[in-house]
Amino acid sequence: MTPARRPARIGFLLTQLGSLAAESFAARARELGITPPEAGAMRILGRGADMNQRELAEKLGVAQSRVVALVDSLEAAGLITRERSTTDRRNFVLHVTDPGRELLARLRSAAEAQEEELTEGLSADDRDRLYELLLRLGDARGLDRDVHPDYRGGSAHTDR
Amino acid sequence: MTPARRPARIGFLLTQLGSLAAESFAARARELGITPPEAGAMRILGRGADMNQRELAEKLGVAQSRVVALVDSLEAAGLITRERSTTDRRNFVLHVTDPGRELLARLRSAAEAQEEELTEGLSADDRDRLYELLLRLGDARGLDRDVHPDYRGGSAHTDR
DNA sequence: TATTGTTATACTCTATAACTATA
DNA sequence: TATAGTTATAGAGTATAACAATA
Repeated sequence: MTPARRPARIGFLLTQLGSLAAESFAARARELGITPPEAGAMRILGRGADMNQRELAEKLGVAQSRVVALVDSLEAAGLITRERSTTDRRNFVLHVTDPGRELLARLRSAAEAQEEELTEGLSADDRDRLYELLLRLGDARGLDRDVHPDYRGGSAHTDR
Repeated sequence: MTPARRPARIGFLLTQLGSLAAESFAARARELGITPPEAGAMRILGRGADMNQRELAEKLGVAQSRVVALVDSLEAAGLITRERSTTDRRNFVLHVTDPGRELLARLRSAAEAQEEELTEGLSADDRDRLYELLLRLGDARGLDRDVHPDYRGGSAHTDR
């Protein structure tokens, strides 16, 4: 005899809360003048290793052609530089500028503010517990990509 | 003096895991021949209260014009009927058919299979704890919509 | 006039494939 | 020939606004 069961809703809640989290982050990024995909590109470039556009495309998990527009606007905003490699003139070397580093710092602050807002109702212990559980879920999925892909989870679930 | 702090990553993890959950649900729904938005519409209609397209649009949080195509394909698939109201001939009354109910049952099974897969690495107690924490997060956000909206969380975060 | 549903149109995001320039 | 980057094109998904039928 099976015990009374909790409804299968973790997937649903993750989808819903993930949507909210992504939206709220997008709103904060917008205030800083950039889009979420641009923020993702900045963080990868901000790690320090200069890279070309093909490598960036690979890390972001998007098409190379997509990176062109992304890099165009980051360069126009003065957040990165794009210089021809001296050793292989087919490559552009992407490099974060000082204003770019300032933006990255503001993005980190935005993430902290979001975290605070998101977990407002939870105690410090609850937050730690939640963090740990989510981390285990992520690890089990091998979720270690630099930037998660877009998704179109849409009206996947209902009921509540 | 502030204690060593956990990185602000709950928002990031929710975004990433939410994306995975939405994707895996979409894949399962696809096997059943429907899209996530269609599944959302079916669940709302499946609650039993017959409604018209405007009401469905409101519950789904999408434009009325969007519902036209949605309802077109659900009707073509034989999952719902669409009959003119006898009292106000401007309205269509949407109603789930028997095959539609069968599909809903399969969707529920799919959600359970997904839940099992998603929480594979967690003990039953951990799953209950996670469920409870996510529920509190959702309640605090007033997240009680029938179907969550699409989102474009994109490359919002990176680092891990 | 107001409302339900429909169609026409446009916009956003992104990928695929053809193209240019270097190697 | 092969590769980095670019451009042209197309497709998905959705909203806004104009429109038709009914109230």
